[in-house]
Amino acid sequence: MTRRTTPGSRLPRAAAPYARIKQHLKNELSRGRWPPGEAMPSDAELVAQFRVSRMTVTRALNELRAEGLIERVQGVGTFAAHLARVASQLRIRDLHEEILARGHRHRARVHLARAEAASEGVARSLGLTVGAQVFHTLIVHFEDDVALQCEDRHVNPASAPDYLGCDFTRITPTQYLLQVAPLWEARYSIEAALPSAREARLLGIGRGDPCLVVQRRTVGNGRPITTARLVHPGARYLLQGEFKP
Amino acid sequence: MTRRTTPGSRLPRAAAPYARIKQHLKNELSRGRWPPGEAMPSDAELVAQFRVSRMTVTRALNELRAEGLIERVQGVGTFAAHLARVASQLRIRDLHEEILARGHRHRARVHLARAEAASEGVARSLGLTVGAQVFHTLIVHFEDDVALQCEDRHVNPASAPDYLGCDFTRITPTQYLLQVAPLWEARYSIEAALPSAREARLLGIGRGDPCLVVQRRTVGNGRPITTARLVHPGARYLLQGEFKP
DNA sequence: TGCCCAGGCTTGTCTAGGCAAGTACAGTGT
DNA sequence: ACACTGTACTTGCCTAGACAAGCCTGGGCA
Repeated sequence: MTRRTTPGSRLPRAAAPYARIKQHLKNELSRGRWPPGEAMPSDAELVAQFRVSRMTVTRALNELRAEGLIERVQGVGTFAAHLARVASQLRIRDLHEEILARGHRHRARVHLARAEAASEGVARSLGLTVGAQVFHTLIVHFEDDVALQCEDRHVNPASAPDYLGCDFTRITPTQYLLQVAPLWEARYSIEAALPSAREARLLGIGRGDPCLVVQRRTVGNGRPITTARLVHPGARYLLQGEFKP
Repeated sequence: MTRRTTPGSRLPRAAAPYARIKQHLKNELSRGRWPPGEAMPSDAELVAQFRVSRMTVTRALNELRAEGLIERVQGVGTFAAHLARVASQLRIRDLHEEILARGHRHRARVHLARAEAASEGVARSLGLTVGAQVFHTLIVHFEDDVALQCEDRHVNPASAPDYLGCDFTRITPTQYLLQVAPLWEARYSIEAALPSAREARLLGIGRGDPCLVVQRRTVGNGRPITTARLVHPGARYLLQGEFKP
């Protein structure tokens, strides 16, 4: 069979068959045909219905599975997914980019940048021995002169030996570390808490003002890279995200 | 060319060629070959290197792109992605499942479940007119008798007419709504804030205790379904997530 | 009755080739 | 100096067919 092209027509563009199949199944799913767990048409049926080769159907279905909308079981069939499992994926943007995207100016003030001996907690989370050398920075980030984040970070010297040589008023530690050691795994936790006395002072808020605290630990190539405690004044900061299949 | 099978060998299983190509490129990327934005091998080069057909290479590369690790531009080439953009995905699990996963018991107390006239704010976020009927529930969720979440929810009657007929001590509103109206888009915001007087009383905490507040708005089939304000005591709740390419 | 096994279904993966469409660049003509 | 054109290279998408491997069921046998 040969490719069916739309000859002289000036239509925007015929959607690719695999995309049409995908969209069709998405529409039917959103209309509630095939409730979660129910069997959907097999590859062979879709091949017959859309008059395409099986590779094309396979591509559409594999992408839907990657998006979490369907499940496929070899030897059994294709099923509508239980959406609850996939219902929430939140994207956290880099603070620097976020400020720039709002059209504002980003400024950083470095309060601390030195090598220290690792305390027990730091040593454990970075996979070092207690007392080993570790880099420690404390930086406050401003959006148009409003303090937005207090970044308390420890870095494994083995992963970024030149970390302290950086000018953190020009590049954020996150950006630098991404260049030096490509990020390969990260764990987050987000909680609401009160700031420490020092954090309250650096951020210019009261000790009773609630803060959003993000703790992040990244590991690359099996070696811990950095841990960070990011404290944001609750009144000035909002994490936003969206989920769209 | 025919398929190369591993005949009688009892090895676990030979990895599929597309998976091997994917893994190889991931490894090289994590080692810092091809810094962000740099050109990577073309399809043709990978075909020659791995002795596979182009479809196989295409599949590997398309999946890497779907994961955000590479970028491809028609007519130009394949490039290592700027990882900062993808650096943070957070998954939020359903509270009920989360509690069960910890091996604890989930209990809900319904403080309010009735139809009301929509206030201005509620009407706007649900796409209704002011004064139109809207369902309102206020439920506190407990993990082994410890209050973990105060859920203040408004529901569009057009999306879930039988919402109030539900027994929310047996099924969470989220689960019910997912059954009735397949979730199709959601927006979140997360912030730290102080609880209202009523929320503090219901959760059994002080008015000065910081809380993690999640606001969620879901839309299905172009029609708003529900908005929810989820208040968690900061001392008892932690959002966790991880990112792994 | 209970067990085993052979079909017949499903999805998983691959091949070898093809045309379409976007880009970059060198060469040509004005 | 500038605009155009052809060519080579890239990714995007597709086909027709094949074999592999997992699952289920019904028929035959002990």
